[in-house]
Amino acid sequence: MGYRATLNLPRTSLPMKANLSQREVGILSFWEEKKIYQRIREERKGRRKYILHDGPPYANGNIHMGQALNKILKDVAVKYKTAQGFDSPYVPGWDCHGLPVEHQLFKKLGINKNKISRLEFRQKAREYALHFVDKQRNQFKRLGVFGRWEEPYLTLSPSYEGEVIDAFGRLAKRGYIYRGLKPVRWCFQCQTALAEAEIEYKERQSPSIYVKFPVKDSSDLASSHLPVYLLIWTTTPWTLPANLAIAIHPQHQYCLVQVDKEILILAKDRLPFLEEEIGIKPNRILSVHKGEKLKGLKYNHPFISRQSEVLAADYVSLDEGTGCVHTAPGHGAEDYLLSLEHNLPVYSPVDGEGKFNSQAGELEGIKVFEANPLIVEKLKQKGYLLHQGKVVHSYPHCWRCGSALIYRATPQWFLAVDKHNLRQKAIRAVENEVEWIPPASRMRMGSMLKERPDWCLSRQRYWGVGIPVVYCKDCGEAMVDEEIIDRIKNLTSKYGSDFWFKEPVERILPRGYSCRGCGGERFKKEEDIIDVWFESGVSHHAVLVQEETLGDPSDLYLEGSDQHRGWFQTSLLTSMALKDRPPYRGVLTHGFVVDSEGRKMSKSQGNVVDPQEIVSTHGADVLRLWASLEDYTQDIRISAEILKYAVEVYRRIRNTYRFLLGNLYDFDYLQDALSFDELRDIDKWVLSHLQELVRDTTASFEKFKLHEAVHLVHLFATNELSSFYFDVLKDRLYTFPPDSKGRKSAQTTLWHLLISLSKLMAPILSFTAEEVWGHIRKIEGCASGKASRMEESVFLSSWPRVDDNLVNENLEIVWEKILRVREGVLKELEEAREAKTIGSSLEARVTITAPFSELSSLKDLGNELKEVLIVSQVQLEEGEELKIRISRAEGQKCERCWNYSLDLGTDKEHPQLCGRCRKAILKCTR
RNA sequence: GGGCUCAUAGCUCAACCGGUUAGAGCGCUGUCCUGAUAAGGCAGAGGUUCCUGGUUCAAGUCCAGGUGAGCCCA
Repeated sequence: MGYRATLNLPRTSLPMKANLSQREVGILSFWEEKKIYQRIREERKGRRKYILHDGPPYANGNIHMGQALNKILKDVAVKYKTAQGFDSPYVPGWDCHGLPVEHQLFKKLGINKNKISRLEFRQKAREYALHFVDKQRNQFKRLGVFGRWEEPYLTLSPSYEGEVIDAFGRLAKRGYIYRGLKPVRWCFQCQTALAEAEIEYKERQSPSIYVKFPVKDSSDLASSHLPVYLLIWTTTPWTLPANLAIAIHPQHQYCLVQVDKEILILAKDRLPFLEEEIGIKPNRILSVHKGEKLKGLKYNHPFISRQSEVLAADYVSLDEGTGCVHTAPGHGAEDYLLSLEHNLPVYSPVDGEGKFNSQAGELEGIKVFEANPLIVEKLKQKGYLLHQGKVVHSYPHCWRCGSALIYRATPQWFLAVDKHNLRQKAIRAVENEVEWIPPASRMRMGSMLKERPDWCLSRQRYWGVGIPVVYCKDCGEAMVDEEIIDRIKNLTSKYGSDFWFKEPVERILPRGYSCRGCGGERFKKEEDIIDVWFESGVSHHAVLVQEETLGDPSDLYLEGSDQHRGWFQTSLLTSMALKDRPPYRGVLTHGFVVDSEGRKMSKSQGNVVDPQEIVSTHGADVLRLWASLEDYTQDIRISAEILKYAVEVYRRIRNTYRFLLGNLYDFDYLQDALSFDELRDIDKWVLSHLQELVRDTTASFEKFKLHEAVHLVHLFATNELSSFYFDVLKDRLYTFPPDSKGRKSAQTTLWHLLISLSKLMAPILSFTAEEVWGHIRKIEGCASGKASRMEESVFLSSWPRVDDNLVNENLEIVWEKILRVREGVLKELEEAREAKTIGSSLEARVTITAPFSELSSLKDLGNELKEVLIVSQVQLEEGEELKIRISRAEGQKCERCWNYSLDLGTDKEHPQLCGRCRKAILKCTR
């Protein structure tokens, strides 16, 4: 045992146990203290830019797994591009306005809209949002994400808000903005529109009536003299005055049935139900037609002098009703969309209190629900009521006052998607001007754009940017005025959007401003705010264009797949409308984080995984590794088992770094490195392989295929290094004299491996790579006393380049042969081990019989062959085919190097040593 | 219900235009080592490629239908 001290065993202060959750905190403060991000910016100034524009997460709550994944992927991309030499600043953003903040805040305050002033509420909402910006910022930073955290972009900052208004103004000037009607869920008690999240569904009893609409000319369908009716079903009789169409499904079968002296048109499949439910007794079915045939059929309104027609709609279902759907564009969501397709007016003769207005004629002043029985009565009188009953169904109610809601059309501001061919231009840009990863995104974007209706920009909410429009109090004319919008923009940029709600309209308008229409001088402000999707959608205008350090268009948007309809689309539309080109050159989407079964995470399922928890138990690097191990173009699973896998991969990579560092403790690259020509063949071979790894890994990073890159590195560490190269190298590293050429050759190789491997993994294992880098810097110059030339942080260094001088194809071919022989030897060794002939492979003597052609490369290795095979003795024999025999090694085991040899005991002082070790010891002690 | 997408070993991923016996790594089992040691080496077992049809000399791969899952919309 006395010879252990004469060996060069590995020494390193890089602990095997990472204890990442604590170590990472130290590295974070290193980055902070050394201002690494700022220094990268300095360093890369003037280089070609690569702009990844951050899609702003919503400033509410703690970060969840999806956001963690998203930020990690962005960070990997930015760090990779930076290492490649790009100037790639990352400015994180937050989406601060909107309903979720309102929602949470009202809940937290335990009050409703009526109990607090708009300004007071906005102040609180601001504090609330900023609180979460701060919280999330710390959580993102903890993941190791580099960026301009101290100065993010916030959609609630005055400058951003000003640009939102500016964008609205520019779009208005180009004719994209118009005022139209759209039905919204309306509470006439609270006199307000409600968002989906504010609706509570409760059971409610409603009338259920079947109404006949007289068909004007049915000669195409039946040659009867009896009157023909379209039969509809509704639970909202009060919407009948606003009926402007009847929808049918174009693919379903409809029949004309004779019932007494009348003919009814209804879906064939609904007939049995109707016979049972309302007791109609069909005499006979006259004819059956595909829904398509009914398209365009004209009918008269039962009690209003109006003619409308039948329209085809795919949403018509045969689960209830008659298959003929009463359509009132002002009072229903689907009705509204159908009306857009066919240019029907959005007719809604109901005021904010839920009363019919003057358009409704004799119903004027009557509340809609009170009008129900009156309308039913009228239908009955006129003979158009086929059946009346009652139905109890789930019906939307106001979450605050509990009263039943109605759909009611109100004036709103829209962005016209077909103006100036915007839709077509956007679709063309999607097809030709943007790189989509994965490519399926192109299709998804395209089909969405094809179908989408005009964009409703109005929101009847508190927390957001006011729509910069005023109305003449005298004639009601809406002033969408370039000059005024510009004023509002400037005031907003200065004081924030609160001013719009605070200041009286007179102080906002220029002196003497008068109505274009009637010359009136009294105005009121628009009360609605702009859709928050518009706010984030113009971030290219509010951030990329404004910030000198950034650039427009950006190189990459990288978000979850839900953003096809969200941010990708809103950004594209606004950019196309403003600048005639997309805001991004590339778009990368990732899937959603799901559980081990592929199911989405939900609180009720109890399968939610919290990123904070993973960071504190495993460390951020493990989370980053997990994100990079999976193919994120699809949904990505996470579970304890999957995390365990990430931990295993992490351990293998960390131990690789540890082995490399441990054997370089006495290696000062500045004075000890050998030139490439001086290296041993096996070392040259490994470096040649390393070039291949660098080349392949780089290609994978270029394609953002992180899982490919990680797998490559992992395989290299496992197959090339750990199980072969390192194993072979141990003898040379440990037992050779410290300064021997053989050992320095190995160390030179290890050095290159270490540098490259830490750089390759730095974008992903940022903390660990930085930790390792710190250790390497300490080693360099340790002996020569020179200062290290290495950058202070791995992130200030550059991506490894493939060194063509190190690529050696001949060597690869030769070694491929050697490795094949080795494989055979290993198999035989295992059998010998099972037969208890040997334990350790050093107890073996290998006899290899091979044809002359195969033998030569083995012979060339000389003494190294037994090192490569990690056996004590090798004998080569020429024979017809490859044959391997194992026997026990001859001689005795050297106490120092554990090899068996015959030359033990020749030195009286060191009877336990082999000749080689004797020499080594002499060198050491001299 | 509609648009887009996915399904290969227990897990994470491969398999170019359709072409031998579907490959890796991890995990698992066995084993060696005790000088990377809460490490490391070696070997082995593991697959009805979600199901059902079809096209083809040939299908994990192409087509149709189904099942399960995800995002978006309704």
